[in-house]
Amino acid sequence: MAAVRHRRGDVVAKAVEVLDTYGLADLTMRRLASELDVRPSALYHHFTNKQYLLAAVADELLERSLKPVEDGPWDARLTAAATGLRESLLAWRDGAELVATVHAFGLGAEKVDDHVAVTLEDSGLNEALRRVVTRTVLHYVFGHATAEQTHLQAASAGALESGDDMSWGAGQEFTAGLALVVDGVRARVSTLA
Amino acid sequence: MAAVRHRRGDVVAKAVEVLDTYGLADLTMRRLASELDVRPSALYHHFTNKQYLLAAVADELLERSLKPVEDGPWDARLTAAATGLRESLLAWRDGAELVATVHAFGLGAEKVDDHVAVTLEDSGLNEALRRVVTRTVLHYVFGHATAEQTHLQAASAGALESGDDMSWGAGQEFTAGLALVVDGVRARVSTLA
DNA sequence: ACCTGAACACCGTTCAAGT
DNA sequence: ACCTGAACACCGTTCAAGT
Repeated sequence: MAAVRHRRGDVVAKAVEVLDTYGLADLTMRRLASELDVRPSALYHHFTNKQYLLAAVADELLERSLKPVEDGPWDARLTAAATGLRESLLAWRDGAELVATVHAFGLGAEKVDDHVAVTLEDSGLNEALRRVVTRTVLHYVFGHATAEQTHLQAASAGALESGDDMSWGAGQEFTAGLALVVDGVRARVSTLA
Repeated sequence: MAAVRHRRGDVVAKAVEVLDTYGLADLTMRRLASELDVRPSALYHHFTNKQYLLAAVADELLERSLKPVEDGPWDARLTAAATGLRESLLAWRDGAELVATVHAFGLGAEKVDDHVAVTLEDSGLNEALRRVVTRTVLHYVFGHATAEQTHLQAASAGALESGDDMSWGAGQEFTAGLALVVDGVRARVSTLA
């Protein structure tokens, strides 16, 4: 049969397409292979296993959608970093779950750490504290976005019980919780002044 | 063959055992069935699908390990609730991931909301804010515990690169990040006085 | 460098039928 | 009430071999 012949980048691009169209559960090696008109085993020429493929997909999503944070005071930048990351994750079907998993596994998505960490550079906090803040914010963003996206998909498929949707809207909920964390950071920064 | 005949509770108990011994990836319907000396299809008499089984397992874990928070000022209680939840999740193999997933899907683990929420009852915060705080703390605990547990299993299996382990220890990291959030809450409570 | 063919060892779920 | 038997439609991964 006509050997289609792809490069690693083609495979990642198609994987992003499959993810965004059909969801993470349908992003299987076999499904991806068939979309590329190739046998499943061919994928193992490009990636040692599925985890590495997913890591590459997560990195690609972030590369495409995560914008650098603009200048300003540290608290505005920290808030913008968290908000921008959330929007970036929500921009892709199952983006939050994918990036959070890859990040937790330590195979990719390392750029999100920097994305948040750089906003604290002129906060006056020491490095250990900056790391704690960075991780706390990341856990919050990942947790909130994953729950939001999971909840949405659970509602769209299957029984969508209204009344369970927060009267606020998830965006305002997110902002309010984030402000809580930023205030906690501010309490530490102000003791340095 | 000798029909073994189990009740729903037996199935859940065995599932907890399989989870804690072999991990979430090995908690399959087929594996569980074989441990119970039963055909896979028999499980569908007790649970409509795997999601519901997992929800029951998550509830069972929490039932067995999550202790109520002792009396005291609201901030000490909030801290204790979060710390107790973290310890409860870490007490079981893949406990954090399982409970977080079930919770996000809304099929179980609802008791964790109350576990945290009750500590805020005499904080003076209004209900909307108490909900924000509760969710923020839950996201933080789930995120931190899942990352910690995933990282541990990634390190135990496969390449364990040292130097990547935080110089603090995960417990102190957790405590420091939690204090951040609690300080953020305190900033709101103090404006009420 | 990239792919096929064929296999291995698995999954979740359904459903008619048995006791 | 609880289980079997048999099937359906899938998984990830390996590996020798082809071009």
